[in-house]
Amino acid sequence: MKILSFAEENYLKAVYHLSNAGELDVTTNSIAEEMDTKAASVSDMLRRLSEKEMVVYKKYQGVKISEKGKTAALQVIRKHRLWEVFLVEKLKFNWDQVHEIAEQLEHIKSPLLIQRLDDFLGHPKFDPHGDPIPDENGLFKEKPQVPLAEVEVSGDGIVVAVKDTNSMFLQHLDRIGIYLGAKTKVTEKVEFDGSMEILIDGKNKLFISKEVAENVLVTH
Amino acid sequence: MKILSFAEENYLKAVYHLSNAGELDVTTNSIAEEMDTKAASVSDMLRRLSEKEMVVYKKYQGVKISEKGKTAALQVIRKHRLWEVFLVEKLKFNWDQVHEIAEQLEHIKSPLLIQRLDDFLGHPKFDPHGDPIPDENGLFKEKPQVPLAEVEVSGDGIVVAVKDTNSMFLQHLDRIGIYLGAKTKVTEKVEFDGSMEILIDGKNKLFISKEVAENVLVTH
DNA sequence: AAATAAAATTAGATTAATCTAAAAAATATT
DNA sequence: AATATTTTTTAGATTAATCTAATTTTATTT
Ligand SMILES: [Mn+2]
Ligand SMILES: [Mn+2]
Ligand SMILES: [Mn+2]
Ligand SMILES: [Mn+2]
Repeated sequence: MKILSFAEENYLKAVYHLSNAGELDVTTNSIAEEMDTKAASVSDMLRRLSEKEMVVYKKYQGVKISEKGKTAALQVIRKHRLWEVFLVEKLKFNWDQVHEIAEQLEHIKSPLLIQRLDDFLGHPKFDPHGDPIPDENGLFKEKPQVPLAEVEVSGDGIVVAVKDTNSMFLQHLDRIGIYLGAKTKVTEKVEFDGSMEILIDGKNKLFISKEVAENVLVTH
Repeated sequence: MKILSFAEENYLKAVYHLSNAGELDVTTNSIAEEMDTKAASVSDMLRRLSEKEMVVYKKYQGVKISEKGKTAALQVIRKHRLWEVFLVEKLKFNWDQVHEIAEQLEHIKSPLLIQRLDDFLGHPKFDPHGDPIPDENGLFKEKPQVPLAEVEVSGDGIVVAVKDTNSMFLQHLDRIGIYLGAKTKVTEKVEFDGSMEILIDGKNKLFISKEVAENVLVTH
């Protein structure tokens, strides 16, 4: 199993995420959009990844990630999320500042480094956005979660993750007082625009938009 | 000031080191040897670095690093050494294991990350091999140091750095019990082969070869 | 079932970084 | 001073990763 380039790792990660953990086939255009490149570049890369048996690729039919590719993608994701934990827990970054830096750190090649980092962090199971951290074998357990938007009136839960990890969205959550671990209770739902009223930790009343409700995930 | 590629950063670092902190001119061949590439590749890169005004380059005359280039090189060196401290102090790596990983980490681009890492480590002034860590402005203070080989009989000192940071050499020092901070006293010098007898911490008698004596640096 | 539109691939360029082999310049040796 | 040797640069290829424009394949709509 040869070493992958940064670009190859990034494409594999994109294919993995777009395929819902390797289940579905992924289209060229969706990869191009996700990675902010052109479809022509994607076709080219898919051919190369296919030669390395990281994906199963039939021209005009899209790709599916292979077992080998999934393993590789999960190791990159593991590194990304462990570094995000490091940045927040040890270097005092805010959860909206860590993704870009982790995009760089995830490509550092040293299995021993990641093992030691994992030890140092106390083997965290989730990153600062609530996403699960795969272990050395690529195994992980997702918390059962549902968007706030789907919770009934008077239903309660705990914020366990965010769907969108865009910096602006996370800063907005900070501003209105939503954070991982917060207790939520839906007190009112507005049919018309999908907005809702919720109670945070039993005391703070909040009105949130449909967009927020759809991107905040709570226990279920 | 645009962003430099990994390759450009590595060449700049090599030029800086070979020039004795930017003093001397550096030859194409010496760079090729240091970087384990061919002279043709070096010529090519020097032309590009010259266009970016990182070095002053006259064909067939060698290069000198520019002020701009020195600043860039020192920031990479700062990152390299801070990461080495992190690896040893926080992740429990041995001093012979950190250089290769730091070669990767030194290219991560995020001024804030380095600032926070520096805070987290308590603003160390020296790396695990005794080399000084430049500050944000590229300033640093070298400890006055001299190779053990140049110390007179009965002269004492403290190990402050190693000249060679090769893994094999460092492991050898571990094995014979020489470490940064060790107290040394030269008890005998053998003219013929440059070897010597020393006393570590006033109690361990050691015979060391010329090679070792030349690469262990003590206070002076 | 044709025609049209959309999606994906190929053709051909470009840039960075590398190499080998050939040419040119500088240095050293007779 | 002429010749030989060493050092450095240039010429020409190669590989990875990207792009635009043209072409081909698939999907959708009349
Ligand atoms: Mn992230
Ligand atoms: Mn994350
Ligand atoms: Mn080092
Ligand atoms: Mn060092």
